Amino acid sequence: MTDAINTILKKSSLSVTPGRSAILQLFHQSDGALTHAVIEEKTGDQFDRVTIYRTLQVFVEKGLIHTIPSPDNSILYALCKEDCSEGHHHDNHIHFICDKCNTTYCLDHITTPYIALPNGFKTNQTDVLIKGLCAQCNL
Amino acid sequence: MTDAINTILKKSSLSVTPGRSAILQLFHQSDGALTHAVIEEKTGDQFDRVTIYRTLQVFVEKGLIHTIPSPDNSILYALCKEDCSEGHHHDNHIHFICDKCNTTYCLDHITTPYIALPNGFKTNQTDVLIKGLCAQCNL
DNA sequence: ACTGTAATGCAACTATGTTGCAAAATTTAT
DNA sequence: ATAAATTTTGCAACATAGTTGCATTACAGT
Ligand SMILES: [Mn+2]
Ligand SMILES: [Mn+2]
Ligand SMILES: [Zn+2]
Ligand SMILES: [Zn+2]
Repeated sequence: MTDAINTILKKSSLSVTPGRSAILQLFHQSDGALTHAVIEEKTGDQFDRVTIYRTLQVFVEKGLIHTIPSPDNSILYALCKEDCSEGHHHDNHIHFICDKCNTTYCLDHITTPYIALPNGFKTNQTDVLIKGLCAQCNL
Repeated sequence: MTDAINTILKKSSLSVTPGRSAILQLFHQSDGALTHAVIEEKTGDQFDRVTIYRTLQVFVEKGLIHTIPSPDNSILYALCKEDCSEGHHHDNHIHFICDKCNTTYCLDHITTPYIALPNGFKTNQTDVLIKGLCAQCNL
């Protein structure tokens, strides 16, 4: 399993280090999005804050993860499941944040809708963020 | 004009102070959304940072302004043009951020679309954020 | 004008994120 | 396998954003 993770790193021409392996594995193990703080905690504080910041940055640049605009003003990161590559993200799916358990899901199969804008406005990117109750919390 | 502003404050049962008047007037004068930093600058640094934070908080609580989730991780505030009141916001419009001039617009007449979610998921609130070029910058 | 209440300013603190640089680890070449 | 070249890491220092407690000041109702 760690081998698969390291293969991904090498495919993105990133050197394999304990920090990068652990963080990428963490993303593959969790179904929701992660914040810097959660990553720091779940890796048992073995890595420096700065290392985690830089790892997340490089993962975004390489198209391994993408950021999610959140209402509570802390950056969320999630795996790119589509064919994103270096400098080219294609994450046009919507995001869902559960009000109860606070998990953020990438709803990969629901694409962002087309929205007509007033005259003169040009759309580059559409982000949809839905808050509510997830399937687990809505029982 | 300052009278109109103060009337709004009194209607929300807020005491009228120089800071609140100035900040609320600033919102009524600008067509886009404002950040804490911009407010601090545009009021000529006459008010303490903390006062501005607390003023924005109380304006949100009273339904005078609403926050906008932004991708660059700084809270944006904009006037509520609808019938929002204390503890009850009804801002179901979409937001637009210009990539060039960085202005954030409330597109009040464009309501958020209905989006079908997977089984079990329940929508409480939908936020749509579109990035692109505004009418001024798209010439 | 007086008085009770609410808002302000200041200081201190927490949280989040960035940058420079030397030491350590990884990769590549020998 | 060893060594050189390149990257990555950790530390310190810094920057920005936001919060809290408390004494002082301003406001609103009488
Ligand atoms: Mn996503
Ligand atoms: Mn708005
Ligand atoms: Zn949930
Ligand atoms: Zn513009």
